[in-house]
Amino acid sequence: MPETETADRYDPQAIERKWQLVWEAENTWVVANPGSPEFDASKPKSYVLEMLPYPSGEPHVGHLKTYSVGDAIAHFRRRRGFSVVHPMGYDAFGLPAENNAIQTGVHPRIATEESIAAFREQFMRWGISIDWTRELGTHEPSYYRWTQWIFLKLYERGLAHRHEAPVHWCPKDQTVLANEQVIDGHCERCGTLVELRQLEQWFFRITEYAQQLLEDFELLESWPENVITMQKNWIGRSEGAEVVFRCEELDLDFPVFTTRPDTLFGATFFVLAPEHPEVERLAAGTEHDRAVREYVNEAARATAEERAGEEHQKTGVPLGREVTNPVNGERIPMFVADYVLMEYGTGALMAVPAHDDRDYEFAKAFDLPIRRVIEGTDPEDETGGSSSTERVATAGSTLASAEPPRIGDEEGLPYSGAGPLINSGPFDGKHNREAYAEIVSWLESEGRGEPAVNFRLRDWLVSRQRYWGAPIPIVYCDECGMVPVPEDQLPVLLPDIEDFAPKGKSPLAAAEDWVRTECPKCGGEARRETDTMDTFVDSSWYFLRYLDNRNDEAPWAREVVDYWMPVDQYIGGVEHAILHLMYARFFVKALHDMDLLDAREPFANLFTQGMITRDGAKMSKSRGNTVSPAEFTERFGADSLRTYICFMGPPIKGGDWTDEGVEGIFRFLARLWRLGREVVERTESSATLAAPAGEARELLAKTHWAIDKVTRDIDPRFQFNTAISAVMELVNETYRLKDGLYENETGAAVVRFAAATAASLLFPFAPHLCSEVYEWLEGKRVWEQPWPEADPALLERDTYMLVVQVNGKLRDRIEVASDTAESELVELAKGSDNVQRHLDGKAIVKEIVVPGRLVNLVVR
RNA sequence: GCCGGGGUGGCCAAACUGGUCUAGGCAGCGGACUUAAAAUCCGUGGUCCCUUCGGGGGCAUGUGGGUUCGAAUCCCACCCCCGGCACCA
Repeated sequence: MPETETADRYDPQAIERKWQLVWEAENTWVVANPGSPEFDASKPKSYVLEMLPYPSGEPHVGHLKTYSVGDAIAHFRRRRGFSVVHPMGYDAFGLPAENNAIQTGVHPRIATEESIAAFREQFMRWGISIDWTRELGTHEPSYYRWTQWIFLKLYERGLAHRHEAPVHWCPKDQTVLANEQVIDGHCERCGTLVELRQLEQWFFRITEYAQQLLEDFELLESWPENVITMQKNWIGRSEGAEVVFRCEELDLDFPVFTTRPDTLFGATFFVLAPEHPEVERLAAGTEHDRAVREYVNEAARATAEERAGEEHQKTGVPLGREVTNPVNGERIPMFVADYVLMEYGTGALMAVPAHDDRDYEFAKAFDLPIRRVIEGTDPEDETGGSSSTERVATAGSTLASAEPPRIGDEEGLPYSGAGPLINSGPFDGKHNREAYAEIVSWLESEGRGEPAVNFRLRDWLVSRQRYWGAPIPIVYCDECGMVPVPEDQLPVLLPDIEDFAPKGKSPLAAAEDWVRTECPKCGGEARRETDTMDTFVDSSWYFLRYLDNRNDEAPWAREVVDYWMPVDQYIGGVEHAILHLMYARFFVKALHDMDLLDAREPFANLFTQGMITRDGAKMSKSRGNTVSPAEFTERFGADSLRTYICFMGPPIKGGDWTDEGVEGIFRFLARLWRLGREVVERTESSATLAAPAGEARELLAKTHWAIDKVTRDIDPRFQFNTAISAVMELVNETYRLKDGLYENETGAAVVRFAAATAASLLFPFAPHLCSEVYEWLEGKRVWEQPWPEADPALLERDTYMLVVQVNGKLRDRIEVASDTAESELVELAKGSDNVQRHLDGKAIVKEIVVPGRLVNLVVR
């Protein structure tokens, strides 16, 4: 046997190497798919998955946390009788590798594959229980072939389409970005201020699924509430009506979306976004023509930031035209103003200054009429037209404040509450909630409007003018137009090029030989699409490919995917709450609707971990406060590192890294190691656990307490920190009692059982050391043993500490038998000297007895 | 501004359904072992006051109120920190 048998101190490097070799040689974590001869149908399945890493340099502490948490769950589930699939791969396409290539001239594939090797090496070194036969990289042709295949399926279904639209352009990265990748007007990756450009691009119609993406939260088992809320807000569903205002002079109809059709009679002006396509035509030939042009140009130049600036100063110019309000035939003036967004609704709105803050501000600034159409003073009275998202937002804030807020003036305007209508013709006197429906059906019957739902969600822009991504499998032919690449010609391989620098178009455009191709339809000359796909496309289906990664007939076998999906536990950072998680949900829904899989949601349970900081700040190279997991693994071993990460605090929260903390865990693991050594020497493995009493029973009870505590803390709660604390308590208790127990056979057996159980319970966090210690004590492989079960009889205590309070203050503690009757508890409480002192001369007015806990005597 | 999550010893934190506030760890302090140190093992850890040294009492979970026999936990108001969204009609 290896040298670890004779080592005189805990040597993590030797132990970890030993067990990693065992797992590798025996393919311990490999699981077979249904249909294969090794498939084990006797166990229930569990798909445990951590978000796949983007390989850049070496793994950092965030990765260590994700995989430590995920691996603990995977180990725990295996030992609870599940057949666990736990794969790993790399999200290998992407900008950092490409930017590096621009600087160094080294092909991104080289740097990426070096990094993948470093990641793999570290994951092995951490001893994560991965089924490596399922490994994949999204940059491999055998993977992106199927990314392209899915693109074509979406295209066939009309879910991928190309059209011109104003899109976000990052001038630094020289590519377009999806809405989700723009944070406060800045590029998510590099932080550069983005620009708007009018371009023809590929989009996925995620908006088709907006409603389902909202409704299907119901299908999930357990997702963090905040992630669901973030997605709901992002999707931003609003209910209301579309109402058509008509410009008679130019014979133009202007539909608007409103959530408040009940306030239609209060519309006193009409506003278009500066980008609205009709603006130029409207102003042409009027005295305002020039001013409008200037304003529009100014707005185009201004950044999103400037437009939404804190001052909220309302600006705009009149158009010199009027539209007719369909409900009362009134002609109201038109304006252009940048507080109206082209991206939302129709890019035009009816302004109701009396009942909308923004319209009110604008009206004040331009001295426009303000007409109140709803009476009332209670701002909290819910209006009939509030959207579902607004309801989410205001729930819980139903305090009845005495004074309505007076943002505007003495009349309490703008007023956003409910009440009876006034100045509303035939609807006067009706409550606005009632009028809402009537006005909408009236509009409908007149053909001037209809009920409508609006979403904030935009279609997903997937084209990127970059090299290092999956080519979009489309060909342009002068004769046939846009032609999808036939399935049997996939993958469209990424050609090798020399110059990766973006020039406003994809670097692929320079690969002339590659671009020039044959039209699959007519055989004539054609050109390839030179844009590549957003890397979020790659990561939207990788969890399906893991399940059948070697299939070269299809992206996956239906039987296999339907067996394993959905992912039972998904683990990753909360920073993916919107982007990745929503895109993956969309993909699974679209694939489901194409009858390619059963699942409707990819991830049944989601766990989002908090971020680890150091010195209270986010780790970054520029700050110089990064932690190198590789370095700490060298110093303390993977077990210490992984256990420390899980012990810092609840994994859902962040935590501040300290080197001393890792050392503390290392000391604890060494303590368990020494306990194991000592117990092996001092006890016989054959000893039986026969009816222990006294301290032996005490230790046995503590052991069962720890089993119970660790079990409950791991699974439903993800409270790994308290689970580990419980094992520490067990180890401490064993140290305290062991010397008195070695003497007799039963005592020795209990000590041995306690030590083995500590190793067994800590195994999900420190798998190598625990395999070692458990093998010494039990001669078995701990991962093959079922998770221990607590004996309920041993969880019951014979006696407990009765707390005695007088007027709710602690006055004594008395050890009593667990089955003591209530009346006797009171007598015992009254018998306490210290209690007597506090009762002194006073009358007991009440006796509160909580059996198993306390007695409280209320005196006066 | 809105939404979500937080605020407990010197620090990370525990406290499940309202029932002993501070489990476990880090740092500190004391002791044992040692020529000494490291390592290890044991002990001690909110604060103030009284003590015949056995102990006893007051105050303590961001602040101020409330409900309750009893509140870190429930309710109300406020302060601070973190994350997200933000002219969405």
